[in-house]
Amino acid sequence: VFSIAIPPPNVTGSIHIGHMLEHTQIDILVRWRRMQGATTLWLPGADHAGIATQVVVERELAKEGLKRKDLGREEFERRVWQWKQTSGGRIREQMIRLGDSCDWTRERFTLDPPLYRAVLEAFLRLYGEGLIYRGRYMVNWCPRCQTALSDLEVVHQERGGKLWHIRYPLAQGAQDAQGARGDEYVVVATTRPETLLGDTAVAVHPDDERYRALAGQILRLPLMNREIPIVADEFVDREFGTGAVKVTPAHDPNDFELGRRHHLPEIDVMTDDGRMNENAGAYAGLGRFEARKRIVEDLEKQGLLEKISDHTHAVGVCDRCKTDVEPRISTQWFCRMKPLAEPAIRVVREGLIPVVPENQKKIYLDWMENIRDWCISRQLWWGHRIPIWHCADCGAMTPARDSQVEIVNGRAQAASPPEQCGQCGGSRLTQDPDVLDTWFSSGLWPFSTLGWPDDTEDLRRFYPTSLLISGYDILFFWDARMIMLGLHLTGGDGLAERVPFRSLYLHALVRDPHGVKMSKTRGNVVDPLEVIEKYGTDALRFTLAIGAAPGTDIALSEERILGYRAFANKIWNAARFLFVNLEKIEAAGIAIEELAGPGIRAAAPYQGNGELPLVERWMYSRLARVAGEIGEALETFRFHEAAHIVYHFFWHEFCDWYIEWVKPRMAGADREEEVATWRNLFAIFDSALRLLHPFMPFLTEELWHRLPQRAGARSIAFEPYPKRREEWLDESAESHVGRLQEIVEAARSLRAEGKIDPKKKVPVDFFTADGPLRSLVTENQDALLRLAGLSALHFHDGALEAAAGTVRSTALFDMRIEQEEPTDRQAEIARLGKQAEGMKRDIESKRRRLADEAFRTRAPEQVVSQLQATIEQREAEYEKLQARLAQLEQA
RNA sequence: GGGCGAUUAGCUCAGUGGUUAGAGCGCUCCCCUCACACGGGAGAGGUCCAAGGUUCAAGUCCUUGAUCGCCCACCA
Repeated sequence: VFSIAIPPPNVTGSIHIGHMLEHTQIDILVRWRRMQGATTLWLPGADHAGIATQVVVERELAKEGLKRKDLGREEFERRVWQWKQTSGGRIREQMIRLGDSCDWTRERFTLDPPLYRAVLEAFLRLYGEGLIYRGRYMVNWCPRCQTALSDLEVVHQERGGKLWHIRYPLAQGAQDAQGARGDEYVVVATTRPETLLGDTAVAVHPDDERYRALAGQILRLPLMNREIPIVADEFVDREFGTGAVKVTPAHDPNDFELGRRHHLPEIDVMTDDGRMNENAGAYAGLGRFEARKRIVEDLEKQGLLEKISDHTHAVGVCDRCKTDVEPRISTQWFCRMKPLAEPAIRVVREGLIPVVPENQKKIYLDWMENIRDWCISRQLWWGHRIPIWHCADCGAMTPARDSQVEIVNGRAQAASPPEQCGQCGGSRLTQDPDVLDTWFSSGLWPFSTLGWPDDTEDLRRFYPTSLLISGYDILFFWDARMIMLGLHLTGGDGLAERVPFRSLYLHALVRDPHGVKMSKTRGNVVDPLEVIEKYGTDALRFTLAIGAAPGTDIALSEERILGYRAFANKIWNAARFLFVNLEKIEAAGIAIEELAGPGIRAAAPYQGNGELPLVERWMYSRLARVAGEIGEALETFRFHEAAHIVYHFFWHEFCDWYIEWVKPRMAGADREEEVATWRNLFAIFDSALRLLHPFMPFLTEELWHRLPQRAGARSIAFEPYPKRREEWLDESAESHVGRLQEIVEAARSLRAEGKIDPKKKVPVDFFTADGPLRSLVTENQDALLRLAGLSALHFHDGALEAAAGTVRSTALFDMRIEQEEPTDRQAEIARLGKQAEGMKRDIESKRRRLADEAFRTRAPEQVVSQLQATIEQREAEYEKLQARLAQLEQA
């Protein structure tokens, strides 16, 4: 079984290039596993994406001049559903265009009734266990979205700001106890003067000499005329600012803690939408930034502004709408994290969930170990409503009786509200208005989609899922929460049975050609559908796959995609070549089934008369080896390596060498040899298509259907993936073909150097003392002459004789083309001289290493002997080079 | 303030201590040879950021530094 749950895209969004990368990788693995015979499940679906969606719809409404509150909750939700219908369908269409081979019968949406039920079940269980609680604490508040946010939804932006130094006068009667400076006021420094209105103390460090006399004294808060104490607290950093801090417990997380330690009043001076409220005195009604301005002006007028200095600091903004977040005291729902984190740390630390790339493991563990409680309530309308009822009489909270869900007006809601207050028995109950953080339901995704909390067949078969592939940017948001919630909620016996996925692969991000992050504001986003229109899905998939080295982001350029479109084209043309020639054979009375039928392909290889020819032995050996290498690469998520291997195999081995090599045997040879050649060609071609299929599903599917298939065969996607067949491995064939390739390349190189007319076939002299090489060449002379464009190859024993012509030498042989017109002698001398020089340096350094006693005794014997052999070989080459240079210089 | 990553050919990037460090694109030269010019063939191009160190052996491991990028973070 190989199962994978899709990282659900936001339902109101569309598939972007990052999804495309993710889907390509998932799909490659799913198709590959399927072809290996696994029962595969790639479960598709979408996320309701609470804030993100609500922000999008609110923007739409704004175009009509409407706010969500104008519509009311029900009508607003109806609008969002409308939106969801259209864009959800679009995502599905896009995924089909990408070739995603998911199981559409199991498509899920986080707001589907069964998934809402899972959310209720999870909430009620955690609530019952005391892991979910409600309380009044400092939270991150987005004044635009008007909801609380979790810590993760706040992103920090470095900003150059100001530090205002403000004088807080000592109250009457406190002036006797002046500080070391003898001032009548204490100066505090702040980046947010508007919070002054809610100050309820000033804090100093208990050991700070400057303020020792002042601790416990009273100050008069400027503008508000309120008396506030000076408290001593070790939290204060004596080095920063003036060493005295204004304390605003209702608008700063540190001040909140400090305030609770010192039992200070908490005065909230703002409204939900970020304006000053009635506690702000004269400033009530002003926006917070306007208030800041006015307050600074007023302080200045009153001579209370000592100075303004520049100060760079990180400002928290809402991840979704980029509005400055306001730390604020608010009654919210929280999920206790420490008990959930503990097993989640264990499964990763102990390798029960391996993390790739490995450095992400440390990042995960660091975060988990310092985890803080999770604010899970949102003051939104789009999401899963919290299944808790509040009693109007006594204020107590009563949960839903169970997690059942019913559908009312087409929407899911809790079916079992409490009948009466659990505390006082009252019946005036209202459901909590808040909804849950989107990531709460996402955290249940791997099992909620399979039917949890019911003990379904799907759940038993597919859970734990095999793998999670996600971007590293949502490691904390999503991956970590799935691990915590999966371990806590699902029912397996051990941790290994409860993990939501058995391994975690974090893919890179796609960037523009210059490595810059894509964003709408930069205008450098790439629309996958546009690229697909232009270059084809397969080309884009291949580009993404071959660029996807674990841990490195991908710079996506059109040129690159163009290159892989060329590859797709190459495959197409290779196929065309086979099929066009096949027609000729068919005309001669051989049926295609005889050459390319499924049974025929399966029984490969084929020998013609006698033994399997060398090049076929080589090709099958390469095929087996490459299949093995691709498998190993995919096992370890090295998509780039797998793609590179298959690319090289198809283009440079199958097309450039194999097809070219056997061309003459495809027609005109004797019948038996011809048939064998064709059968081998098709068998290899078919295997190559199967190797390529996970990467390029469309092209391979199309071509595969042009081969004869057994009755009922539906798709290449269900054919077996080629394996490393040990019986095909043939090292001697590989090294022999390697030798012949060297000779062909040497000859071609000679021709190019000698500027020989490409159409003209020329004879060469071939010098070698190596008997086996000579017979290898003799046995393969026809192919060799043809591939190298030679008319004849004349053997000579031993070393090259001094003679004119263009020469190419290796340790094993020398090759010479006779030339009437001598080549540019000076250029040749320069070229060879340079080559000789490099070679000399290399030989010297190797000799030195070999002479080193430490090396000879400590390095493995194999390395030593290998080095010795290399030196000998290189020396032989070097001598030849020198001899050749001498010849040239004499001439 | 903590942490992570990167720095290798003109560009974008691979490289799992051990031959002469690779790929794609780009570049140069030749070729429209009957599958493919989105092609074929032949080439040029690299002090692997710097300095130390470990090792018989370092692009690869360690330390320090430089530059760039990212993540996390309640110092006003």
